[in-house]
Amino acid sequence: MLKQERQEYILHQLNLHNKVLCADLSSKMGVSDDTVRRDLQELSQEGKLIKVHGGALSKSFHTAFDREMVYNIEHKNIIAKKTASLVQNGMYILTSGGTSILEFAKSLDQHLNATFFTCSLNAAIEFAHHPSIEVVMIGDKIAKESMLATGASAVQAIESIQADLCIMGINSMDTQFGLSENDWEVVQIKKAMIKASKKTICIGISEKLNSQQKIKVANLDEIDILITELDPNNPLLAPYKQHGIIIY
Amino acid sequence: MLKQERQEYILHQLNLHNKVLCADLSSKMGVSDDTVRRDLQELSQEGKLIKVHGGALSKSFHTAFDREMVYNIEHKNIIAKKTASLVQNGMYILTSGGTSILEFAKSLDQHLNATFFTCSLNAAIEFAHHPSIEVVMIGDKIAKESMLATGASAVQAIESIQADLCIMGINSMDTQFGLSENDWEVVQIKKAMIKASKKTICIGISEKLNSQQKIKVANLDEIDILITELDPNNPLLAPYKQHGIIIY
DNA sequence: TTCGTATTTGCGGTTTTTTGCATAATTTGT
DNA sequence: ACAAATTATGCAAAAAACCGCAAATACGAA
Repeated sequence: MLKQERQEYILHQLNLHNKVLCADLSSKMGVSDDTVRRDLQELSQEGKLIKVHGGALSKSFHTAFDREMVYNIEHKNIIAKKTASLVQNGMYILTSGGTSILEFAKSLDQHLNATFFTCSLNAAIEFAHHPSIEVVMIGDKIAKESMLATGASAVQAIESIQADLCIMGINSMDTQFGLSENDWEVVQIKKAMIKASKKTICIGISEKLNSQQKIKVANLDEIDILITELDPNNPLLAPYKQHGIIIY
Repeated sequence: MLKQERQEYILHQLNLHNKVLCADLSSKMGVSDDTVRRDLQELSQEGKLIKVHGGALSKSFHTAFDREMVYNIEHKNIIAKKTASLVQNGMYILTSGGTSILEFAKSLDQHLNATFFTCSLNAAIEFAHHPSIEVVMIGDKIAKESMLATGASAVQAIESIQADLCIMGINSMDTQFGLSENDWEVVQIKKAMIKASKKTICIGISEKLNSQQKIKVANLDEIDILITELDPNNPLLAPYKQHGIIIY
């Protein structure tokens, strides 16, 4: 077994199990413990894993989240405020989940009098913290990665609503494919939400723009408003403006 | 299990329960008490937890030191463990909300394979943290005080379920009036849940016993099992035993 | 090809780390 | 203050890491 082969195998195992043991690896790959150790050492120096006594741990689990999170929070705050300015008393609003939506929920006026429908557990909790907001949770089987209720029953429930606004977190968006996602169940929910609303607002940090994922949620012409942390005149947003989307 | 793995597990448990016991950890992780102690010592030196006789406390929790809180949490932990022992793989379980239920959710075995239905946003989130548990959120209008979905649609959804178990947090219970609550909407939900389950388990700290509130949820004969922090032979529980309720 | 060089790998011996156990000391609840 | 539980300490065995070296292998140039 070649060195590169071994190292790829190690990283693969690490992705699968978040942990590898020296002894396991050496017997599986038919090389000595020393060789495995040397491989781990190299990979560790390249920052691809965390070497510990007896094996190695996946890096993603321990570090990944915090730093990037904090960085983006400022952007999400800008987005939240812009979005909140579009909401008016008495509105019926459908929302998806995601961190942008959560920030939006937090920054809503305490005296706002609106009704929010959502499939997201976390979003429902945030909305419910506001004294005068009415919250309707749309229930169904919970998708663990997104903490979203998904399934036929949820789609049906959404179909029975006629909302003024749909506020949707962006995962990926570009001018060709439109709005896209990777999770089939979530896509069904989002499609239903857009259909059930008079206007659709997409919100998300600009990083999400000009990228696409596997499954289409909506064409650009189904989207009315796009909100990012950028200034509306930023050239990055121009192509979307040309598709008739209003930028805030 | 690797050292770092253990330590991450300990911190994780600490986030969940705000408290860990040496003995618990050593048996869960399959190592000796000494090893756990050494881990705790290291983590304590790194300032990641507060080591105390018998285990360790979460650092955040120690700052907000509320005597009564701590007592109740311990009681709820006892209740949670007793309750968890009644849950078996493959079961369909309806649960209400409340802090007792949340503690119960946290203390479930990571490998448990069951389906939980709940109207409580917080409970749904806790259940969803377990990798092999399936969670179905029953949606409807959210009652803010309890973070519970209530309403006709939720009741209907519950009526379409035939569950093995209903695990219900107690608000008030006495031998005359049975199980009672103050919120009409919540009562409707609880009644529906009891009706939709083969067995009903009531859980709560003993303070809730021998008190009553305005609206009846169920008579004692509709309740199969009662779980409190007390020993099953405690005289306080005798009258309930006489009504044919099994005490754990 | 063939040679020389550089890299990689395995092995023996040594050192370090980790872990569990026995025993003594300490803490806790009653 | 006493019994039970928890912790500290020293120690020993096992596992893992380290070190140096030599054999094996790869690679490029003559």
